[in-house]
Amino acid sequence: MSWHRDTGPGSRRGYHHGNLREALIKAALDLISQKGPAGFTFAEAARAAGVSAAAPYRHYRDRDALLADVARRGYDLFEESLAKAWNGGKPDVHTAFHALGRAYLAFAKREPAYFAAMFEAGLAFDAFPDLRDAGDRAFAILRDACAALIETLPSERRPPVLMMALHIWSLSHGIAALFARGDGARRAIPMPPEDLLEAAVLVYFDGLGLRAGK
Amino acid sequence: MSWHRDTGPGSRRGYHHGNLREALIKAALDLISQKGPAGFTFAEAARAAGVSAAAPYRHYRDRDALLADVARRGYDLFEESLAKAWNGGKPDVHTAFHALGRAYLAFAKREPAYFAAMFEAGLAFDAFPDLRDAGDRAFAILRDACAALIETLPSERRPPVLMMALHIWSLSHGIAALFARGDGARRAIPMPPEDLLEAAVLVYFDGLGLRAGK
DNA sequence: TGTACATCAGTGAACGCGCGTTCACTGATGTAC
DNA sequence: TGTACATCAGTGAACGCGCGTTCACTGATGTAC
Repeated sequence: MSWHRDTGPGSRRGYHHGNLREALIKAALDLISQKGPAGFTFAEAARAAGVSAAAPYRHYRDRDALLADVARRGYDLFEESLAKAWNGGKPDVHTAFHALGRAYLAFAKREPAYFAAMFEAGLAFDAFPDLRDAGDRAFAILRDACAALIETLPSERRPPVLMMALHIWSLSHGIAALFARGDGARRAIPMPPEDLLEAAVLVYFDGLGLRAGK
Repeated sequence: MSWHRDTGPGSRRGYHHGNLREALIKAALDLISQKGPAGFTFAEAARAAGVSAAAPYRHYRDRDALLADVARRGYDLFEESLAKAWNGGKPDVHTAFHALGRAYLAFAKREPAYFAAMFEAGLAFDAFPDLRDAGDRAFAILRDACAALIETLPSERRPPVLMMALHIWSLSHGIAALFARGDGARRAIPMPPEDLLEAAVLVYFDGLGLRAGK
């Protein structure tokens, strides 16, 4: 039990919030979940955080800056999820690769608010360089995984790593955005999106001559 | 030259607009282009159409109804583009199929506002059944094209049509949404998205044993 | 250990603004006879 | 062909509301000595 800076529910907080940045992020995610990236306002986020409407200006220049920070953190979490699923290619590269694909879909399903902020909020990368960098780091996991798979091929039949990584990213992203997302824009299909992705990857691998060598 | 109901620029229009529905759609598209689906308001669309703020209520229940109508028309145009590219499988199914893929990307590039309204406006399909139907009609073009390709395979090696169509849709959509879109959210890659898609489709076809039989 | 001071991170009142929506109205159009 | 009338598709004024933003302020915290 803590005496100072009690942050539990129902606790008295003093004049200073103590963790307003995090509270704003959380509020933004809740609002995006409920109403999409369009339907969240600076003022409402402040209210949800239990703070005056002027307080967020101590932390963010404006609404878009907060939205971009949400997206950046989303990319960081995304990278973490992907890295954990890939797990350095263990126990073997094919198993790990399919886990990576499932992790992509699981993120879209589990975190539709982050997903929308990252991919559908219309944030221009040019205005938020951090965002592009964070996105690139997440993509790097996927690219490294492709590189590891490609290394199992004889050198004369190796496709370009970047091409393969972009193919897998596009495929995963398409399935995630259309069929796996955890919000009202999901389209219903008569099979689990995870199975759809796995089947597509297997066909694609066959096309590359990349069989799980069992 | 027409004397009545002159709709050309600079023409005098009377008390009645004559074509407000279309004008509102056009205004909405312009605003979505500039600021994304989030940044368009009923009032601003009315202003752009040169009409009082109350006028749109004669045609649409609210902002979302207008947005949904934009999306529906987008699906109709999309269907038309895809059907034209596929062209009934002429001159041959492989050529026509790649034209179909390019048409998907071309739509995302040429009509980012429609694309955003259709796929990223967060409209729930349950609230707008017309939208789902229009989307299904567009998808049907792609499914029929896949069916035609599958028929070129010996019957014992034919994949399920729906699965293949969903794979191709996901792949095309992923590339369109990430790399081919015509707005600020496009990610830069060192190759034309059309080439990326064509390469992916060829690998996928190889995986199915579907070679362009030349 | 205490005190003075700088800095930080909030408050709350105020403002202008544009949006969504309603309302009684009115000009334009179409149609019955 | 003309007239009366119903309907349609606009107007414009009005309203309440919440947002974004600024401002002088103040309570809390950290630190130098």
